[in-house]
Amino acid sequence: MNKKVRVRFAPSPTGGLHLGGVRTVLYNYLFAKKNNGDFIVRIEDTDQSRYVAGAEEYIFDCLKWCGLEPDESVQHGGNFGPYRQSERKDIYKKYAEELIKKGFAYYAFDTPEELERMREDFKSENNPSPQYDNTIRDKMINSLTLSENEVARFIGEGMPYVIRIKVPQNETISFTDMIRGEVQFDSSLVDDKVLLKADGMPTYHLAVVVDDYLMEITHAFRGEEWLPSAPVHILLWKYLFGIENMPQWAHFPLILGPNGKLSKRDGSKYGFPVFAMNWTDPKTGELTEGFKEKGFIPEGFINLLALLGWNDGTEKEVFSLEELIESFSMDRVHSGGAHFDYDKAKWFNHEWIKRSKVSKLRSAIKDLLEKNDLPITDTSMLDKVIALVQERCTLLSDFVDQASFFFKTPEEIDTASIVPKWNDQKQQFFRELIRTYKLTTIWNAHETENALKEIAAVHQLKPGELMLPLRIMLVGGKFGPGVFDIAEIIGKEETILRITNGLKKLSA
RNA sequence: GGCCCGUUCGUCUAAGGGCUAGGACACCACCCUUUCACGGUGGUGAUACGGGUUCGAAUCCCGUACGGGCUACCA
Repeated sequence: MNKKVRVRFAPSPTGGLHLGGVRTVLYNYLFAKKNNGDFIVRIEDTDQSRYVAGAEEYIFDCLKWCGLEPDESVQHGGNFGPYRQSERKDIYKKYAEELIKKGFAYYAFDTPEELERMREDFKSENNPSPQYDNTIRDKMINSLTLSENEVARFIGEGMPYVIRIKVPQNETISFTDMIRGEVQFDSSLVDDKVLLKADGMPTYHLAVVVDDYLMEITHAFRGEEWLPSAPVHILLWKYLFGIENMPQWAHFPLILGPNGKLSKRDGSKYGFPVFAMNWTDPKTGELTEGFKEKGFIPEGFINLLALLGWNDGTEKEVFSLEELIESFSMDRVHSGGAHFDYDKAKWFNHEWIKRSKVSKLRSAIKDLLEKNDLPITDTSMLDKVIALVQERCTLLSDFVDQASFFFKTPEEIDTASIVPKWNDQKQQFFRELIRTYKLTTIWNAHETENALKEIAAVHQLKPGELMLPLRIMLVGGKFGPGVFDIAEIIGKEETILRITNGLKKLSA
């Protein structure tokens, strides 16, 4: 009874990894770790027509960036492989045929054109999308309507066929969802889903049940969009492996965009990412920006996803991955869909940038600055800069504006903000400030500030009138941390140079 | 159309029958700050509607409305 907890994330490698996908990974991961279980990633690539080069590797890159490493997968190995369904093709056919022998499935020879015609013929106002179900199947070409000889002959002649589940009539199919409680379906309304396609590959419905069984999955979590096909899967469990062996299910609510279902389009439309990392469609070359490249850090990204549909019942909102593992429980996952709020997402990221150790941020920021033509040679200076400005950076990209001027003398400065109150007296003051700074031997924020105040007093100027000009000379604009902290970090020579430059620009 | 899921401030949510419906984001005001942020204080703002059950309902039940998902040889 005390089986080891095993959960799986089963993505189809067809493109970018969506917000909702990462949250599904996260909840799987948290549940597994909370219960000392294993987290498995299984690649569901049974639709060969949807193969996209690089998509599988991309998914693993995203998981790695998020810090959600699987225990078993194509890349991580394990004793339940292969972990790619296309490599398990032979396994599924056996089970499909077992179902036929038991009378729970049948061969169907209808061509795509015939199916299309069926949908046209039976279409009505009351039933705009007819299904291949118990009311239709005896009007179609399948092993229920054909004689045994005909079936054997068709197969012998190599006629393409699929295997469909034969869904019973008038049964109530129900299960207990860990989030929603009891959910019921009327079997008469469930259609005869294809289990094995004409190319010999299973559909999701067969593969998920077979693999969850063979991989000893104990808890199966997926998005709410799968709820309507649950009765098919329950039937399959009953027919193949016994309902008592079925994993416990939970269907996560959907993540919605500002107007309904969140789509890739919403990203470009509303200016926020939808994918975890940059994704370039290999066919069209179209790039879709990811949270990573937008400037999110993994801690922030994970935190915002975790709280989109779950909370621990207290007012705590900022959680590390370790804290999430500790606090997570499936019954506190919401049943209603959640709208994604980019402002709140940024707030989470800001919280994590603020509280991150400099050493954690260093490498990403160094890369970023260097991409912006700012070679960093002095890492200890970079560390000081990061510590000084991190609280005013919401996204990693904010470090470009907040940190650049430490490493590069401003070329343009906001003289317009100085000029209106500029006069000869102030000019004289700054000349003397330069002379004094040149003679200063101990260079730190305290000393430079004192020097300024003393000289200001001599010139009968208020320090307040001088701070803004000095800031603009050093920084270029009206932003950044304390001016004297900046002076201390950029050093004596550079400070004097920038004041000198500033005076030149003001007298020009 | 049918089936399924859902519905508390604009958004994410707390409150598992008892009451000033709490917090966070965003927004506004003030304080702090010799810039910008951080931080602090306060404010605007919600139980979709209608019936029940109950001494008492955001909470339980029914209906309506609204939103979402599914309805492929895609996952």
